[in-house]
Amino acid sequence: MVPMEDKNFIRRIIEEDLKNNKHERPITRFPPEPNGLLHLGHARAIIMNYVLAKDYGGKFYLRFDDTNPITEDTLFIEGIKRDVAWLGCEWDELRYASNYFERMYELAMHLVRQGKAYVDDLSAEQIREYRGDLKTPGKESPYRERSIEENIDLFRRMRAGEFADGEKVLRAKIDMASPNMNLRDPVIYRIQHTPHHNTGEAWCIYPMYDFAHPLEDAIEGITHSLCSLEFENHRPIYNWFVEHTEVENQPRQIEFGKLKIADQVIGKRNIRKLVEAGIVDGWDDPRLITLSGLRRRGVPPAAIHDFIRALGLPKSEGETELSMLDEYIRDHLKTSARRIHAVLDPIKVVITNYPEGQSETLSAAYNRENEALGSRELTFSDTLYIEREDFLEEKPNKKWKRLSLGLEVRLMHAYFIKAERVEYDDEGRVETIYATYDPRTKSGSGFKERKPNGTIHYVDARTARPAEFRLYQDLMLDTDEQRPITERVDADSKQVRHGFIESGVDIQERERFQFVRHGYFVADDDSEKNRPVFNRTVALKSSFKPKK
RNA sequence: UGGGCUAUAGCCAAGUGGUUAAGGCAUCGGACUUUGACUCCGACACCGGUGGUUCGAAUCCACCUAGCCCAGCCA
Repeated sequence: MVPMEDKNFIRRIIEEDLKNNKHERPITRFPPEPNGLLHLGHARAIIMNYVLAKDYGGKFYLRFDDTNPITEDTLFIEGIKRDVAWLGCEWDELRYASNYFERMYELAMHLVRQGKAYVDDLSAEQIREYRGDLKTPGKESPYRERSIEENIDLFRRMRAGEFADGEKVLRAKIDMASPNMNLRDPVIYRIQHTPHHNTGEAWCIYPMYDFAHPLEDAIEGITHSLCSLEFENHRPIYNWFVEHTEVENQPRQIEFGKLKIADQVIGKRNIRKLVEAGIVDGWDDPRLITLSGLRRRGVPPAAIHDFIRALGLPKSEGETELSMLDEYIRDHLKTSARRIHAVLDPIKVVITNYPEGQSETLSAAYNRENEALGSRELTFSDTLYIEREDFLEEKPNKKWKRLSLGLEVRLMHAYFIKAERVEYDDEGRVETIYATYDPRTKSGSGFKERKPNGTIHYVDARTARPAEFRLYQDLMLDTDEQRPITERVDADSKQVRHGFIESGVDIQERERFQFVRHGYFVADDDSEKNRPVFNRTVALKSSFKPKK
């Protein structure tokens, strides 16, 4: 699975612009509002902005669009920075829209002086009524024709804090009859006596998105301002402000389709409900596709890059299945992760013909596909653990490639063993399997006289390390948006197993492993010295279809 | 007839008048296998519909259908 070069229409636009010397190099930006956490959907905007700039020798900025003090929080700023950095999209500059408040005010005043903006005394409700609706044109505000002098004076006094919240707004004078609702004299400044995380008490008026965004882009010299499709209707205003404020740079807004992932909980409100209901373990729960959740799940950022690039940058909006990401994750971990033995649900095996109390070590490569990862010593003794699901007293069908009574399997990297009899516990469950091993079948010996009924993995019970395994399944049960989120979710989507991993493997912080025959796992921060905890990142693919 | 946009397989997506209509995911076969993994081989599209232009249309035109976005002093 080789990720192809992404072809997309924006790439073509940039190449065209460079060819025509419209720009020396592209400058792009990712402009989040610090009012929430980032999820996989944002990864498209982050990575594409980054890649498109970097591929053409340009620059990429991270800019916080912090123009609304009542919804924003510095906590999110740190979270967003961490997530963008985790994706490896190193920003050339970190910017804040709020650093341009003074300049924006001047530009608004410029509009006022040109007679292109006016102070409106209408209430919010009145403005809504005057705006008309989708099919009827709006009416002009009675304050629309105030003199320029009066507007200048009023706007100054708005800034000076002479008015209460909502008492007045500054509006662009465009066209109340426009079929594009956004052009019906959009509000560009509102009064908000709220301290700002960055500017503190310096301002009581704050610019609106439609006004602020194009100017932020222009001030920073952004060449290609990428945003999602819902802003297509805003492009005319974007251009209107760029033109009429007469800013030096003329950024170009280009819209692309948002990345949506099928069957995932993504809304802030919904996630909060699940967190509060205790169904998930926080915003970084591995079942969530928040970037922090993906990180905790062990997803390599490079896999997200490949996934995003493979999807390209379309103008259509669909829902991508997460299985596609899973495949990129496996692809990255396939050769990079050490592959070791873990038994998640152990059952004891006693080797009756192995010298009691004795043990031996067997050398095993960490990853046959990547010798650079080296090898380790596995121990073998008369008492082992194998996976409970790898044993069935009677072979159920001829496809069964695991252990059964009277059958012989290979223990990976060790010997063939043959199950002879079992002992049950009080509940009738198999407690111990008694087996014999054949010393001639030692791994690497080239023994060919018999074919085992499959290969399974094991750990040596005498040396195995206890470990906790957290297995995650799809959180979402159904996508009926009418029903409350807490009912649409699988409360059992997280399963915790207590088992063992082989001894002697040094586990680095957040290291990713392949647990042979199970899948890819990452060491969780909850790990303790004597009890590592692993999250399953993604299971191995399997063509095994149990039939009943 | 408010305006803007989108439509290629179960999912994503190339394709910009001449191709057997890329590729990935998923699925289904098969080979190989000390991971039922990996790898390898094979299968899998009447391009939303209908007409038209053209020697030739997924690509151009017309009409139609379906879906998305817009009536925050949110972004």
